[in-house]
Amino acid sequence: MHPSPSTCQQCAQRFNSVFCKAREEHVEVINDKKVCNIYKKGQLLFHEGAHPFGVFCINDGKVKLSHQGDDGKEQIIRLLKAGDVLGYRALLSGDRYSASAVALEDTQVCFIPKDVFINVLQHDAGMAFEMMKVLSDELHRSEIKLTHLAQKPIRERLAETLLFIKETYGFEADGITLAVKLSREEIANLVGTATESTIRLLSEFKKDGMIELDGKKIQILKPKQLLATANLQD
Amino acid sequence: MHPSPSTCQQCAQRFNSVFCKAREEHVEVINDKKVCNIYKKGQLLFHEGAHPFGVFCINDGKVKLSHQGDDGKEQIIRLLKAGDVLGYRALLSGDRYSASAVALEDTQVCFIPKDVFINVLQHDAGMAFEMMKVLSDELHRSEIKLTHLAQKPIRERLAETLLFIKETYGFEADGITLAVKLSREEIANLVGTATESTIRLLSEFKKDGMIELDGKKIQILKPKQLLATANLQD
DNA sequence: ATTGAAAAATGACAAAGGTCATGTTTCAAA
DNA sequence: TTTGAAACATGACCTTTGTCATTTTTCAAT
Repeated sequence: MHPSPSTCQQCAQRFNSVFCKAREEHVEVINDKKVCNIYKKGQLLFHEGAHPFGVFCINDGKVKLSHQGDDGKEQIIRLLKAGDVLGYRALLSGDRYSASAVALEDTQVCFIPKDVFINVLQHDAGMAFEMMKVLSDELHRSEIKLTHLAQKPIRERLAETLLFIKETYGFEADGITLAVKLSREEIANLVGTATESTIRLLSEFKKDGMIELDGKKIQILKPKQLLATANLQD
Repeated sequence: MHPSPSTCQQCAQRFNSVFCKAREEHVEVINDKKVCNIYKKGQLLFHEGAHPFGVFCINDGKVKLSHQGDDGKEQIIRLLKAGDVLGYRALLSGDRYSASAVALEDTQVCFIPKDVFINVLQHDAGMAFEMMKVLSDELHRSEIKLTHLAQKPIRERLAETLLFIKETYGFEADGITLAVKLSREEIANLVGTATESTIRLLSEFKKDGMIELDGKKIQILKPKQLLATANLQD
């Protein structure tokens, strides 16, 4: 993990986040009030149903955001990385959290209190606009996923999910190994299917030579073939 | 359909929309630049893939917003009514439209040009905040639907969809007939299933006495039983 | 290195839901 | 009023996917 920055002004993620357009004075206020923290792998940032007291800004690491289905089954709705902010949805809607956030690896996070975040949003048009962009993009992603979930077979959705993981977290130094370790169950909860189906299809993908499996390490051998399998028209 | 208002200031939907917190001066600007129009049932407001030139504000009527799946199958992602704004997602993301909007009945719509809408958003913190709320609420709804799509059987999703239609459009004067006419195919495209499955399940619901069917007219006879069938924990 | 629990893998089977074929009804245009 | 296309309805069937049971592997704690 990278060293913690002393200030938001120097933060590596500053221009890579929703704060990229925030005015200097506002960044200073945020810097004064933020609280940084490290969450160990598997640790909970917040839990579905809890009241939000602010937003979290990932400085380094990886986080999953997931709903609890009515029967208790997890549905992963977002994967977050450095520069991403989370917890804003509930804050803006005035709701409680509708999802839980869990660190996928040791993760360094800054917490920005609710009133500070809201206040800056209301006085900084540039940042407010960036926030709307983030929300719009998330909404877009969610609606596309909804359509695919309704209309595409699991094989295509799994291929798409592997490519999505690649887009989000990229590769290890070797250029082919996905830079995140997810259990088969987590991948299934991302795809929206049963764990066994995911395992079976991953084996098939391996047999077809598209991927290589070594425990939780997944290598993408033939990205083009995987893309064809995902059958995306977007 | 209600008579067209002469101005945004007098519009019945003003305080029932994202403009509710907009400052008077901004409402005036919008009023000066808006263009009102009537779309006949079935008419297209905008098409997936087109470039957005502004946002649409529904004064009276009903509109469906839908994606085209990769195989050409429609997925209805939102149902809109008076007071709702549409077309903002693409505008804010700087994308082309990712969905098409079609009038479900004769609908009166005001068009607000892109630059006017963006300009007001950037100078009116109150309205910007309302816009973020709208986006957050939509995102929430979309993510819940995603989870249900991934985890719930069609029977439950259909019951939920009927209740959702009720929430959105309410009843006719009789208090039990859904105030919108949708084809079985449209209901299926809202639920995310095949038309035949929807038809079969609607027949079952009727046999169970939960609903009454008369062509496109759907009456909700036992809302509680329907709610139980939807099996919602939210 | 051992070991025990969790995760992964695999097979058998069942259930859900989609597809196709076909018949019936509706409804608007002639 | 007739009529023809589109929507609705229903049955038969089959594919996909989920569930359950069992075995194998992995991996971290001792």
